[in-house]
Amino acid sequence: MYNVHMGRDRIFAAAKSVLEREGIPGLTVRKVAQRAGMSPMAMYNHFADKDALLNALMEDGFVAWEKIARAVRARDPIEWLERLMEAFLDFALTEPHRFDAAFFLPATKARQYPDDFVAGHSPVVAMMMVRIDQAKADGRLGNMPALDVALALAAMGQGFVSMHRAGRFSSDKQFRALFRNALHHCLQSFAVPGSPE
Amino acid sequence: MYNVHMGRDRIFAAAKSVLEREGIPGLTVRKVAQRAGMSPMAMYNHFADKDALLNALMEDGFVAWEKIARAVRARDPIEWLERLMEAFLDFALTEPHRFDAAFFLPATKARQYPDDFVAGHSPVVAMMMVRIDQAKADGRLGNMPALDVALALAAMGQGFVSMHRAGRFSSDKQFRALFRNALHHCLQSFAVPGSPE
DNA sequence: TGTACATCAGTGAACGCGCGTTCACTGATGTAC
DNA sequence: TGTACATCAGTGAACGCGCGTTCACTGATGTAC
Repeated sequence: MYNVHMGRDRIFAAAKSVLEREGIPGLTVRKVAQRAGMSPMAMYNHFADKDALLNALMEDGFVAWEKIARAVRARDPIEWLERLMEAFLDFALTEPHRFDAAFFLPATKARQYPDDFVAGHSPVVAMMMVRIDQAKADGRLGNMPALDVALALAAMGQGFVSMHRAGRFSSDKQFRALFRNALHHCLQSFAVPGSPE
Repeated sequence: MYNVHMGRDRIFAAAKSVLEREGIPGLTVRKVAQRAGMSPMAMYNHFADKDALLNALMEDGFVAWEKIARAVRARDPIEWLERLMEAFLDFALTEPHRFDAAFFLPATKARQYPDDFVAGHSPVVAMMMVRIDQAKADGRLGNMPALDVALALAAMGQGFVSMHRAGRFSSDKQFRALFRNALHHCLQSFAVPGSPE
């Protein structure tokens, strides 16, 4: 047994596990404690209250997403963006509750449009903007501000995921195809009308 | 006083009122009863349980949305689609909780892609497809299936709304502008590359 | 027309549950002198 | 080196709350004969 988790780490690991199994509504102090093999009160030695624990989970989700985004590789900027959205979809489907913690939780410190993004407080959006600016410099995207393009892509991705969550797609395969196709076309549509193909 | 509400109507009206004020998490059997001026048990004479009440609220939200969509007027199909999305945004901002009931509630009988939509079970999506097909016939939209275009637009709209809900926009005015712009460009992007402008 | 009965919207009290959190405590570990 | 004390992760019991729902009931209304 490599149970090196002590105290806070052990509780946080238990929280992630409960979150992954039961989602945000199922995440209770008592369940986390039980999974950590401790009394419910143990949490309070490491987190101010349940909300602090939720915030930590949200942060963890963000970090995971950022790491995924950093691992996306593609020389071509447009292709990079498409692969990023693909990774976004993978994240949503393979770690749904972690994804929810990052993207749907009532965010105490949510980045706000436009200031926080312009200031680069959202690393992934910043990465997107680099590629979008690059594509614009190459004459492959129109005159819409890079931030607006990035958010539009993110919105479409998030929208598809929330439709999927609401049970609108019976087949994941069809869903993936639709998602990819829509985002591909959407990226095309930000191109300058009449721009070089 | 024109308090013609009796029984079921009175309870349902109370439920809509509680929903509008406090959202889905705040909607409890006791609060609905209190607002209706009845005992908590009165509800059970008209709804099997709380879930039945929630389903009725969801249905009510759908009907409201359908009515809004039917009222959208524009001869040009592309313009009709843009106005519809504008109406969608208005609905989300002015009746946020009713909107949530319609679009974010765990839907027992959610329409599923693609069969239910193809069969016309979603009236609004059907209306969208008519315009999309019309635009395609006019050579103004590319070869993407009409249903896929409709869902992509819906996804982007829903995505923007859920970002707004998460507190990502400090100014409603900026949000509206971004929303409108993104959807406009997105519609453009479904056009055939090289199609007549 | 009167009477017996079914129906049905409503009530009040209570149940059982899970929740986040408080309180007062224990016992091990580290540290100052 | 020994002793006193602070620190701190942990415990167990309990509190107070709001929840959906059950139960047994009441009283008005309609209906059959």
